[in-house]
Amino acid sequence: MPELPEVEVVRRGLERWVSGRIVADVEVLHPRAVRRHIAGGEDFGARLKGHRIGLAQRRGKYLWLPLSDLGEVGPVPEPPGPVPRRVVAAPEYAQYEGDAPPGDAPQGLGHKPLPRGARERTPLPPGRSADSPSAVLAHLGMSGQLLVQPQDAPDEKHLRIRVRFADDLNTELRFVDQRTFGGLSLHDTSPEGLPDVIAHIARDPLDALFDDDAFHEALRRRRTTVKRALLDQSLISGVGNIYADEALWRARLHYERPTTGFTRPRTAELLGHVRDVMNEALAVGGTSFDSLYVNVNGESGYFDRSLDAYGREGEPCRRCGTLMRRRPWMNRSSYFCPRCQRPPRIKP
DNA sequence: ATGACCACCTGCGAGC
DNA sequence: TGCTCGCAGGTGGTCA
Repeated sequence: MPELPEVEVVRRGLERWVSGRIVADVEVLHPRAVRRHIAGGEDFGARLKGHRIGLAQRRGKYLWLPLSDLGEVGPVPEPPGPVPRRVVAAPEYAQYEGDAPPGDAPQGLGHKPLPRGARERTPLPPGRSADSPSAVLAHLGMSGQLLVQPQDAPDEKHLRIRVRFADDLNTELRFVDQRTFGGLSLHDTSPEGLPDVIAHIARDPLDALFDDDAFHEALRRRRTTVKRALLDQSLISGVGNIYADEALWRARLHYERPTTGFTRPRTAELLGHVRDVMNEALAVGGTSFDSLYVNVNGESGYFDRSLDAYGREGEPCRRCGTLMRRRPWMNRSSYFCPRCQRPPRIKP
């Protein structure tokens, strides 16, 4: 489940169906799914057990669930259980608050990495309080899913981790991942609540504290091309191959356009398109070409019908009718309109 | 600092 | 039918 809109759809599902619940038991069925948890699967499970899950958070394509001890529980927006579907607001990124903490927080791009301290803590006695706040970090990689399933639902073929809860809702959290590029791990969190290992990930463009000016300056400083910059998670996070191509098509920019000469208005326009396309995708549940990309209830999004560039090789450009092209690029593909998105004169 | 390349995985569809 | 090939939404490491 790759890019920001799809990950945000999952975050919302976790917030509704998982936040506030207490972990009873964890089953790690594939070691690769916890490879970022250095101490291993057994330790991962032991540390989760007995903790209450806080509000699901996201930065870019990373998700995390803060852990609190019993008794000190953060605000939980809605109790788990059958609740009416919330209607997703029309694209309005001004209202979106991202994972911004309530107070002020350092502006600009990614935080500096924190000094690595007591990462390898001894297991906590059950019910005792933690010495520093921690969170379960999740990345879905290319094919990961976080599903809230009835306990009696048959195991998925690629079920990697199961989390059972200490309540009688009869649902459990499952991490399913065909290609195992994703995974879960447990990490200390910074004072802002950010897991230490993702300190290098920049804020995403839907984050209220994303700094447009800092992004513009960083873009100009880099001697790189615009699509590389959009995919560089330390500059701007959450953008992947689909939404990069979509935003570039909307901005009529060729993917190999150097960023050095970008003017402030050009950066602003590009950022506007990135935000628009992500908000539009979010409003319809994200992009799903197949059953691999689903929300926590296994439902697909509809934005694939609205794609203007990605996957449209040989089809007419929706602006000028010229046939869209695909070019191999960085071991993947770039889709563009050869007429609307003219390549730069000199290849960098 | 930057970017080219590869590694990590499984599955699917196309072509032979 | 089965084989090979290319391709897939991501990240992170090495090497020049």
